[in-house]
Order: sequence, then structure tokens, then C-alpha cells
Amino acid sequence: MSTTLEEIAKQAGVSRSTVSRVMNDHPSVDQDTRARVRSVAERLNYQPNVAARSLAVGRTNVIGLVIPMGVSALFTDPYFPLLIQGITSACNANEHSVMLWLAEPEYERRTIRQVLQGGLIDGVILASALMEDPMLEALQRRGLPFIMVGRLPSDNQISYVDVDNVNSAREMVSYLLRLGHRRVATIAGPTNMIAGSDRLEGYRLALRNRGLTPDPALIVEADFTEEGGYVAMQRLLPQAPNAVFVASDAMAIGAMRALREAGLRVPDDIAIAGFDDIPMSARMEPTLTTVRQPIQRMGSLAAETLIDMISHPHPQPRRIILPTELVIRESSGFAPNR
Amino acid sequence: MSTTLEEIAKQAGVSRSTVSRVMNDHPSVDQDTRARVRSVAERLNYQPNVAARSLAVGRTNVIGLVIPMGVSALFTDPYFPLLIQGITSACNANEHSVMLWLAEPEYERRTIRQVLQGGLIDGVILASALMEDPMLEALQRRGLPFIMVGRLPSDNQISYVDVDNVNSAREMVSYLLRLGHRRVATIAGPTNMIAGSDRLEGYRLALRNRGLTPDPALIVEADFTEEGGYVAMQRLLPQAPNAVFVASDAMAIGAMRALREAGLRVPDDIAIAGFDDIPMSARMEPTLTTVRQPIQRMGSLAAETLIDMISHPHPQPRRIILPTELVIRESSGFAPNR
DNA sequence: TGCTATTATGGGAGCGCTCCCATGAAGTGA
DNA sequence: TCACTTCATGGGAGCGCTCCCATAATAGCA
Repeated sequence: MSTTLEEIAKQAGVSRSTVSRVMNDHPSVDQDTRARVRSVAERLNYQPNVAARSLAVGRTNVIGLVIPMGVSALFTDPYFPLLIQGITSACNANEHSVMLWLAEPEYERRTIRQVLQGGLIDGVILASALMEDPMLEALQRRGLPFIMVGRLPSDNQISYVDVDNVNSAREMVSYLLRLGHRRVATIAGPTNMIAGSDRLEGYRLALRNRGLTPDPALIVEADFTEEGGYVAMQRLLPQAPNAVFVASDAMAIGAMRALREAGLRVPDDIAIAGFDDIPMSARMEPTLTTVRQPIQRMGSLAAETLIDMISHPHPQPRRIILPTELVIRESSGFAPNR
Repeated sequence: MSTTLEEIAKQAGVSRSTVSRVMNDHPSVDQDTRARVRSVAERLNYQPNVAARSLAVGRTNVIGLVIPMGVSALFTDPYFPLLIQGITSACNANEHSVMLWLAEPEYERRTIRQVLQGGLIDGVILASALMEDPMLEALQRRGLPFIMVGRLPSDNQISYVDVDNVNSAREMVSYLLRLGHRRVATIAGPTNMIAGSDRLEGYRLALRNRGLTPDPALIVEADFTEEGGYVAMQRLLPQAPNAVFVASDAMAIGAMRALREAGLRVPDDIAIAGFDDIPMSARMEPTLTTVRQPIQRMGSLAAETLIDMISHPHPQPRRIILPTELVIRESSGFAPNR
């Protein structure tokens, strides 16, 4: 039932080409003709056929968003929702649409093919938290424009939007050290995720900057979930740390649950700091000291940058680092001896 | 750089048509030819051009997922992530892709046009929680296949997948009443959302079934957020209810925070029951009695049903109601006098 | 052996659009 | 007035695919 260019042309008494020019804001069309065509198009509620346009022009104005579902843990915290919101919002504003792929392991190869070939999309946002993602390699080989959310330290030819996880973590841990906590432990994220390994790196740096040697016994790895944080904290308890830098708020919440059960008070007996600043963190008891990252903004920037990369190809990778913010609340406490 | 049918044809020494037949598993192709074409396609890593196929065949194998962003509150609880996961998973399994639109109010009209026309998608999943959604009307007028997640009580010509909010709420409130609580209040969801008004309806039904008249003073409306639940509970406190049925777990968590601050113990002083069974609910202190709904499964079913509707058009609307489950935990307590 | 079903394949048209080139009208300067 | 540019428009080709129809090769049967 959908109207075609030809139909509009007939009704407006012009040719297909002229209508096409009007629809694409081509300059050399007479004012009157333009107005006439516009009104007919309006009346017939004309909307160009995307498939036909794509076929002719080789562009779809659709970008793909690929999220590896191996990390489904992340889906329980607000990270991805916020990211998606930022991305779709920027796409809306730039007349693009978003195709969503949750890359489930069992369909991985097919997803990759679909994403890469077939001309469905003009570019890809890869919200991969994984250190090595097969999709990444395929994207590079293919030459499809793409941008990562979260940086890949191993390759500096890749465009990305990220926060400086290393430095943010370093600053937070430095802050804990400055408060006077001596045994500062960390509950790290999975080291096969970029954010996980970067935040751990920041933790180590902060210690070294104070002339301290990171103690492996004070480093426990978990999976970014509340449950993981809970278990990790229990494993950490025998080490009797004064403070714990937890690599995500979700894990910090779990850690605090473990502490509560163990009869320890935060921050009096042990200080806690998280990372992410999810909405829950401000409502804990005690409220959680954490690192705020501009997730939604990362999403919009990734989309905008990608769209720009598609229309203005350019060999240089774009690298965007957004600032984070230390949010000091109750859980970090004050220096016991300063 | 992408290979075309014609290219495969040339290399395999057959015609475009034959290659097309092979790719679409058409029966009347010689075994040898088929094998030869297959191997060439494999070697050249051929992937049919989606735009061209869509243009020719009038189908895209893409479905749209439309989420009204007016209800961004829902994005902070795991409802939408789980729903999306269910949908994409079913789409993966059925060789479809998902186009995501978060319908921001400012782009609403354009979104609607994009979604409906342009032939980008074959059908729509409308995860609308709103009682009246302009998208809905547009979809109906257009005749594009679509299915809702969450039922629309006012219209029985629309296909949907839903849980029985009314009865689930009724059962939960009946349970609270059976425990012996006499003054049972409710923190309802927004009444312009279907789930909100349905759960309130269930609350009223349960009271009436016990011969009680719902007391407007015991009914407070909030917005499904933690913060909203917190404020609502504070407004409810002067009424001194024995139990509160809260229409979402997120709100229940907020309500419990308000109670804690007011020095009231759950469930000893006041019983609480929620709705949703988000992961957090099992880890509260006390753990939260709630209604579990199969969100992810609703997503997959919606996708599968929609895909079926697209390939087998049928005037009858499909209506699917999934069962819920009462999850009795600590917060509902035991009967004070039974 | 001749005739009709059956099977395997090729080629043309067309999906709705864009983009290039051709054409005619109008405007410019000598 | 005549070349010469500029502007507005039309028409053809082609994007890569599917689908229909034609045709050639083979099989089936009297």
C-alpha cells in the first residue's frame, strides 16, 4: 500500500527524478515545483522505501550495536540500558536507526556474518568488554567502520570512546590511601574484560605510587555481579583489609552484604569504594563512595562519532576519553589515623 | 567488496537464477550443481545483499522493538534488559534481526513514520506499558503485523503476550489477607500504565472477595521507581497499615527503606509484598515476598509469535497469557492472629 | 519410435530508488 | 543576433535480488 516516487511524480505532474531531488533537498529545483511535490508527498504520507534507497546508494543509515552476551552479568546492572539510551538518542537526532545484536555464543558465527555482510548496516558500535572478541578481528578484516565503547589497550588503530579506567581507579585507591587506610584490598572484575583489568591496573599503580607492593592475597577477582562481590568479600575477610576498592558498584553492594553478615561495620571497621555510581549507590546504608562515569554520554558520543566516521572516512582512528568523577560518600569513611 | 549472485554464477559456470535457487534451497537443482555452487559461495564468503533481497521480495526479516521512553523508570530495573534478551534470543534462533527504537517523546512522530513506513521492518513488538500510545493507533491503521508485551484491556483485537496482572495481584493480596492482616494497603503503579492499573484492580478484587471495601486512604500511586516507593510509603505511614502490597519490587525496596528510617520492622510491624521478583529481592534483608513473572520468556514468545504472524497472516489476534508464581519469602511474615 | 510429463537451467522483467547524461529554456555578453 | 553558460527537468541505466516463463535435456509410456 506504500506510495512510491513514481506515484508522487504522476500526481504532481513531474518526473520521478524531480521528486527524488525534492526529497533529497537537491538545490536545483524550482521553488514552485518543490512546494507542489512536497504537498503531494505530504498528502499521500510518502515515506521512501529504505531497501530501494539502500540498494541504489549503498548506505542504509542503520548502525549495528553489538553486545557480547557472554557478559550477561552486565545486563543486571544499569550499564547497558544507559548505554543503549545514549546511543539511540543520538541516532534519533541524526536520523539513523539502531540494529541490536546480543551476540550469544551459540549464534556467534552467524551473527558475525550477518553483521558484517549483507549490507544491512553502515557501521558498528561494539560494546565489547572482552579483551579478545572474534567480532573485533572480523570487523577489522572487513573494513566496516566501527567504534568500541571501552578501549582496547592492545591495539591503537581502533577507534573508541572510553573513560580512563586506569586513572579513575588509581585516583580512588589513592584517595583511600590518603585517608590513612593501610591494607587496601581490591575486588577486581574479570581480567578478560578490559574494564576489569584496567581498574586492577589502576589499583596497582596507586599502591606503587605510595611505595607499596601490591599483595596478591589482597586481590580477589569476581565477575562484576552482586553475588560475585559477596563471595569475593568473604574470601577477603581473613586478610583483614582496612579498605576495599571494589571494581563495580554491583559487586560493592554484594561485598557490603557479606560484611553486614560478618558483623563488620562500614566504614568504621572497613572502608568500601565502588565504581560506576549506579542509582542504588546513593541509597545504600551507608551510601557508597564510588567513581561516576558518564555512561549515557559515552553512548551518544560513540554513535555520533561513528556516524561521522561513516560519512567522512578518515584513516586516523578516533579516540575519545571522557572524564570520571570521584563521588565521595559515607562508605569510605575518614582516616582512622592520619 | 561484497560478492554478488552474478559473481558466484560466473565462477560456478551456471546462471544467476540457479545460484539463487541453491541459496534458497529450491528443490529442482541438480545435486552436483548444488554442491558446486555451494562450494564457490563458501569460498567467496558470499552473503546475500539484504537490501536487494528485501526490495525484490518485500520482506526484510527484521522486526522492530519499540519501547516508549516516557517510562524510563523501567530502564533502571531489569525488566527491559530481560525482555530484550528474550526477544533477541528468539530472533537469533529464527534468523531475524532486531531494530530498536526507544521512542523519545521529542522524536515520536518521526519514529512512528520510520517504523511504519519505509519497509524497514516486517513487524513490530510494542513493549508499551502505556494505556494509550499513539504508536498503537498508527500501527493498527497501517496494518503492519504487531504484538504487544503487556495487554491492552480496552481492545481485544490486538495480539499480546502478557501475564495476568489482575489475578496475580489478587492472589498476592488474598495471601496477605489470609495471613490475617486486616489493613492491607497498596502502593500502586501509575494508572496510565497497564500493569499499574491491572495490579491495582487485582488488589481491589481481593479485598472485595473478602467482603472488604477498598479504602482510598490505603491506596497510594507511585511511578514504579525506588524513590517513588520511598515517598509513597511515607505518605502511607499515618494510615498505619498492617501490610502493603507494592506493585513493583523496585518500589518495595524504596518502601522498605522508608520503613527502616521510620523505625518499623518488616515483617514484625508491617508486612510487605512486591511484584516482579528482580534479582535484588532475594537478597534484601528481610528477603522480599513477591510475584515472579517470566519476563525473558515473554520476550521470546512475543518474537516467535510475531514472526509466525508475519509468515502466516491470520485475522485472529493471538493472545498469550503466561502464568506467574507467588514467591513467598520473609517480608510477608506470618499471621499476627490467625 | 514418437509423443507427452518431468526435471534442470537460463534469461528477462521488475522491486523503488539514485545518479548521470541529455535536453530545452532562460539568461549573459559581445 | 549568435554562441555560451546556467538552470530546471526528464529519461535511462543500474544497484542485487527474486520470480515467472521459456527452453533444453531427460525420462516415461504406449
